Amino acid sequence: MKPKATLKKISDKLQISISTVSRALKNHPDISEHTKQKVKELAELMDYEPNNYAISLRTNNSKVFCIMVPQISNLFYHSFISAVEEEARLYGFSLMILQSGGDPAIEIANLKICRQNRVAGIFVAIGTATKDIQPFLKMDDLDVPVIFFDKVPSFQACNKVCIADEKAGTIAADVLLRNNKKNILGIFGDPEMSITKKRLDAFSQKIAEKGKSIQLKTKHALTAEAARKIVHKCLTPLQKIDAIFCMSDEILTGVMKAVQELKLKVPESIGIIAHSNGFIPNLYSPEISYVETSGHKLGKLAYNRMSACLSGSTFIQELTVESVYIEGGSL
Amino acid sequence: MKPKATLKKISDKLQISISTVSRALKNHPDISEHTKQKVKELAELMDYEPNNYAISLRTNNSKVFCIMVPQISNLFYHSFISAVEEEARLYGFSLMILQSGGDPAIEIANLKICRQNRVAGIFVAIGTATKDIQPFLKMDDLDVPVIFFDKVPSFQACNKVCIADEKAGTIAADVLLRNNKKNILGIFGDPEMSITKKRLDAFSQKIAEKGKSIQLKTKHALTAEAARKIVHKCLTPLQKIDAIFCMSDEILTGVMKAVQELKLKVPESIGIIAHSNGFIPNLYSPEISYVETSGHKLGKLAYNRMSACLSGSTFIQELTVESVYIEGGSL
DNA sequence: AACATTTTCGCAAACGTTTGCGGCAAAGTA
DNA sequence: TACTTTGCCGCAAACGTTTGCGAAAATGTT
Repeated sequence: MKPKATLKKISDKLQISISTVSRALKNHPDISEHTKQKVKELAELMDYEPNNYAISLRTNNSKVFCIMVPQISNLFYHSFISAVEEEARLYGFSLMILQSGGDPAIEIANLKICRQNRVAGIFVAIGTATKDIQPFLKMDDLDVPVIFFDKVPSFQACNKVCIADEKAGTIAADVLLRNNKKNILGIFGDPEMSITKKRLDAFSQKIAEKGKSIQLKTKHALTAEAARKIVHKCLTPLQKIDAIFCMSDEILTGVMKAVQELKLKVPESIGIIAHSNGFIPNLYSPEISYVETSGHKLGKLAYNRMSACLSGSTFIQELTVESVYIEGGSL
Repeated sequence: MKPKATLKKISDKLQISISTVSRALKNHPDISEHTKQKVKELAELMDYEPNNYAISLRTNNSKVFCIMVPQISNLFYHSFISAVEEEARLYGFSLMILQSGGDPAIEIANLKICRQNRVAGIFVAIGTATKDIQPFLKMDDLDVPVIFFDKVPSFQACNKVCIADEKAGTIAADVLLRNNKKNILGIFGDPEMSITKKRLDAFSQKIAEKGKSIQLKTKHALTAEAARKIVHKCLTPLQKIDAIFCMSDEILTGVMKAVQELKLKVPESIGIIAHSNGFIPNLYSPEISYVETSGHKLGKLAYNRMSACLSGSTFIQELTVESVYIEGGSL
């Protein structure tokens, strides 16, 4: 890009020094109001745009964050990204969004891109295959805060923001119980992810509290297609499943596909509840009841945490956002 | 970010000059193989990462593209973005994705962000409210190529890549005719957008070729909700609509919602066909037949065009990608 | 041996901006 | 009047990298 106006050009025209131009544009107290006004007017007239590369090189400080996700097509990430973008825009930051495809090798390559671009901080949802987060923790040594969100490392001490998984699990189970469901199929995500473990444990525990009168069968699905197959396999005349819990939007799409294929009536023949951001549940009639796991609040929280880290906060925090139940017509 | 290794540190350790280190890492022919090897080994040992800010400042050349879209939740953009990201990654470019919310004022602010970050080029899907594209064309004066895609300016001479709208419209109409649909409701997008005009004209013309035996009613919907209401209004016992064409995924979601609410059987009572990237049609059973308007090929094409512009090509091109019909079970 | 060419480096300037420090003039204080 | 403080600027260096040009040594040619 060929910039048209620089500090030097302004200083030449006004017969003042470059440093004065710089200070005037920054409202530095050492510069007189008269000089400030002249500088600002001319800068505006000349469409002066600061060169962020020069600024970042000089200040060793960039105004770019990276958001790294497995895939941008995951609906949960939309609201997260938009929330972070809103906040970032307020403070003059830009976002670089990098996809990893859930591949650890690409995550490493993405970290390299982050280092080369000297990003100020990284928000990352790791892939399910990511076991070693040392490369991420090393970014902290370079003073680049890393905030994990959604799929976060289970045991390592690191900055994390996530949905309150236990609560989300408990709410869903609670709703099913309140709707007198007796034979429940719970389809959860990747069993190795902490979000899955937490939600499953809370869900099962809540169901178990009701005693032997409630049957719960739990399965795991990593894709919509896997979830679809589980439904075909479990919903046989011998097994009177009366409700299905879907731990994610993706699982919900697979379940709903199977329900339609089996021509089951919702909620008459089968009840459905999901963890969702709301987009998919609203595609169906009656609308699917869901426990909202919106990324929006999470994005705001993650941004706050990032700001704290950039301001010098060095301690590790794991923050959570509560879920809320949104009633549709599927139970 | 606090970099650990710099050219200077390497040059200090090897007792050679900074410029030699730089040239060695770039395989400059003036540097001996012996020196190159020593430099590269030490650079790797020290985890040297070039500082892109310094490079961009010195070379007046950045390796960042901007993709500007109204909203990342639009499914069409996922494949477009992923395609551009794949190509960009191959050539060492990063992507900055900015949302405009379809607001022209935010588009202007985003262009400012692009200038401040000295982006190498911009891929932009403008919002429906954007009338004045002069601010975009001005980026060309700054040697920042702008490639319009999806929602593109109608009349201005500018670089555009889009789906072959006429062909997409014709294919959909052709499919409906081949399935002997006699009473068709066509729901199109914003009537002011060129993609809408082109698809509607081609669609209508194809239907009209069949003579008076085919009834076509066309409507416009800017949201899924508007599409839903149109279906409720048009599908009365007096109006024997036997097929609905949906010009986008968003319109399709509204139409399918209404179809479910009205408890219509697809395809027995009503046929459905849409322009789509495939995600939404696959959520239903039977799957919705669609004319694929995938952003993936478009992304590759857009990237090619961008490369040509960066290599010095100054003439204006409007490039198109053909659509393909994907049969589901909805007709 | 003298001159020309090639190889392989180093110096220094450039990019655009920020910022510490000092200089000078004006105003304030004893 | 002499000294101190304040206001308002400019100089110069810094950031990390690239690159033009020149210098010195080695090699080649007459």
